[in-house]
Amino acid sequence: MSLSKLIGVRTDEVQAKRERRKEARPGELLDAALDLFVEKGFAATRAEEVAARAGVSKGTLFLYFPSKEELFKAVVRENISGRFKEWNEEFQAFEGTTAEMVRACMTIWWERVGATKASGITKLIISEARNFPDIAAFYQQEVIAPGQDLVRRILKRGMDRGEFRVLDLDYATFSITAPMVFLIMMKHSLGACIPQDYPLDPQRYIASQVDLLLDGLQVRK
Amino acid sequence: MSLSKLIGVRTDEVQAKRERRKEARPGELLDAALDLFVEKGFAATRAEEVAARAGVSKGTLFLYFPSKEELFKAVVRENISGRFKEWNEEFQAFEGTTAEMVRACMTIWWERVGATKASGITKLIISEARNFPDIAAFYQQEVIAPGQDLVRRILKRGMDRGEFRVLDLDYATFSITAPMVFLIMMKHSLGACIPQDYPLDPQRYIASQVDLLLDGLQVRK
Amino acid sequence: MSLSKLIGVRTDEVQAKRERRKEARPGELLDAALDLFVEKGFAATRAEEVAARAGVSKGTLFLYFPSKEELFKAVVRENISGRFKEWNEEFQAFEGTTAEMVRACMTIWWERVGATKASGITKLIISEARNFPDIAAFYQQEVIAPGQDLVRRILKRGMDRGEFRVLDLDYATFSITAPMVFLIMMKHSLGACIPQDYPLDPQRYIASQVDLLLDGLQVRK
Amino acid sequence: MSLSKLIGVRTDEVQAKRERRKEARPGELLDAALDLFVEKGFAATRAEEVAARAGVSKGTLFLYFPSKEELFKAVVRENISGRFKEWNEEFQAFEGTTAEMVRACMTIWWERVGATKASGITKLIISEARNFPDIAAFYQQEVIAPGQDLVRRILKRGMDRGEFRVLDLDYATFSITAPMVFLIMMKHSLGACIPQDYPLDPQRYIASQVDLLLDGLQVRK
DNA sequence: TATGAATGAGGCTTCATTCAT
DNA sequence: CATGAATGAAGCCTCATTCAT
Repeated sequence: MSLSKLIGVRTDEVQAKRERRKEARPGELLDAALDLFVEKGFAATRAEEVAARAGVSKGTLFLYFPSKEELFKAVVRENISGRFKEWNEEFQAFEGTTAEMVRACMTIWWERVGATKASGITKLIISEARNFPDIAAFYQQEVIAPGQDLVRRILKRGMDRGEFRVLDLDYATFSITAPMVFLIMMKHSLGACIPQDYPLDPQRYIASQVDLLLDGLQVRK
Repeated sequence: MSLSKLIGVRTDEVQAKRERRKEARPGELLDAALDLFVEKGFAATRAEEVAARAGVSKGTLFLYFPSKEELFKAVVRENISGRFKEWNEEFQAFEGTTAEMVRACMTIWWERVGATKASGITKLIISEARNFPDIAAFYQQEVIAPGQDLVRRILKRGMDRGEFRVLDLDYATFSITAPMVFLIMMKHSLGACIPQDYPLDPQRYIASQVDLLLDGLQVRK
Repeated sequence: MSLSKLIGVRTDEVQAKRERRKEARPGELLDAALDLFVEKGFAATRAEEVAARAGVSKGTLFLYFPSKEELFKAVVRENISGRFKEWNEEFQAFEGTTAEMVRACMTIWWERVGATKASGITKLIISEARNFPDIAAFYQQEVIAPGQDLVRRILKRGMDRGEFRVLDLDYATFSITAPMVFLIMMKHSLGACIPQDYPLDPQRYIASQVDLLLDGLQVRK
Repeated sequence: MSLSKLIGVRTDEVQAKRERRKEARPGELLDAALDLFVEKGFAATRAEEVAARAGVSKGTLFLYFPSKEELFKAVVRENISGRFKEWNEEFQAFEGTTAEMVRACMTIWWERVGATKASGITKLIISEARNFPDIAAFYQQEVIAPGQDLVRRILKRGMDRGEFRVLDLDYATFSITAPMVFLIMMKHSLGACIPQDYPLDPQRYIASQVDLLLDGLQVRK
């Protein structure tokens, strides 16, 4: 193997690495920022700390995001993947009972969103909404509304198939979304800072919620 | 007998008046601070703004509270009412069905807490918990645990009286508390900054929650 | 004399001093800023340095001027006293020949403006005009145009009285203003940093300018 | 004979081409830098902008100039033409009256310097002199002094030939140079940023200046 | 007790300069 | 030679806190 080839390979590798880093930079910064914003809130998170956690210097952060606020917005956008279409299709193809769908919906949501770092976004937005009304509106349109729609469609299926009672769909959806949002909020607030005093097992929590949601508190006569 | 007491009536009156003013000041400051902390979060709230809203000068704020952090803690302490004993008694004396109790519990809670400014405390603590772990622990002990207990007792009554099914009491309580916390969070975040995009009528919300909670989604066979 | 009187006096004095300082603050800051802006330009002048020269801390500067740019604008406004009206009246009442008026105009201008710190403003604006177009426009309207008008009126008087030749008034005014502006520019640039290499005696300079301006270079036949 | 010379023609050619490019780069950078320094001043001009305007990357700028300050000095050095010897000769050979010489002097100066980009140097140096005293001294020696000398020689010719009055030569020179410097300053400051408010036709300006300079304001008896 | 002027540590952001490729 | 990603010192500005009155 020729020297040039060797040099070439080395250069290629290093260059690749460099380019990978360059490409990866924004992602690394967004990851670090998500962690810190969720942990401390927007104002209490220092730009330098985000940079440090991403392994770069203060200046580099501003090479990719023109301001801390833009970084915040990018973090939100980055973590709001419109996976609702995909989920819609999954549920469209679902063959079981609607009760099973509801259980699946909440369980899968926990696995794919609730348990992941992305769930921090919800906590973040609810906490900071009033300081970032445009972000809040954006989130409402991109996440909440589609989420409500998806849930609404499930409930409607239940009604249409005679499985569920006649429901006030506009508000019944909250019976599914509220427990999930609550779980996330707790996970990222009390659950994160005083776990010993606030034990909350997600699986058991969701099981209990689904169970009561489907059959209610009262005994069936 | 204290020295001040010995000095006589006139002094007492003056002192009383002085103390009344002195006592009033912190209250006005705490009110103003609660509003602003709820609205903007701890970090984004400026001490000067709190003072201005309370109608005093910046210096006066620090006369009553040695630091912004102490002000925050005082706000929380002041607004955490231990009204659970009183409520306990109310529910102890309750004569109707447990289903009625659940409905009453959530309705009354909304009237007495959810709809008032005090509800901001919950939002505040959940948002800032990780920056104030001791506050979080304090709140857990003073509010959350007693609240869960109260709810738990209601659910247990239902079980004991054969009205409710056999429940996992540790988690079933969340089916009552989670919807209430969710409502508060929304009221103070999205509901406050984008009301047009996020319509949420508390009465209808609670009605729907109670209804589903008691009877479940599924039709009764 | 009673103690309270003594205390009163002392308090009065200190208070007076304090208030004098409070009132004087902006003036002291503007003075310091004028010096530094003239000496180093806008960008190279550090806010902290201005504060230090005025004997206050960095923060105090921003108590009186919301930004460095506003400080700059205030410096300009502060030093542009519209003394043109007063001068106009002086010249209206002038009884001598118009040649004497021209000489008086330039001499008095030097004494009242050119020789003072205020002349630095002209240097400042000409140097920074392109970075502050609004300031430039403001200065044009407030200072330059009225100045040209005043000079124009003098020249017209000379023409009307048959003392001066027929002149292109729009441009002849520059024969009076240009030498003055030049003198200021030099005083605050080369004259300030290399005085030994650039000796320029203002009196002799003005005398020479007036002399030539009135009679021209060429011998009279 | 140098090594490069010994290597042969081909190398020479390549080297020449390389050097031509190498030589050209700094020129483009200096041009861009002159424009920007004149327009915004030294401090407000960003290295990256200079590079961008010259069509190279930021790094390349620092390949040719070790620092922004050195770039500034190079800009000045590059644009200070010592064309006075040449002009001296032109004027030595001049055959007309000295009045014609004065007119020619100012007209030609405008064409060859005032109207060109090179005039920016004067504005630049006067604006930045106090931040670059060595540059100021350099400019004084290389440009101002020779310029004054040239003008002085013209005036002396007028005196010697009995065309001009007896003059204070040290200061009479300013009657020629001041209007030119003034014109340049205005062109690059107010004239550049508020042209609509500050109309100044160079030709007419110079004509007026020369006219008055030669014959004075006053009517000849 | 109340004021509000003053402080200065600390955070965001810019940009000249470096250096690996 | 040329690039442009990365750096970090330095500057503007904010705001909790102090203190003389």
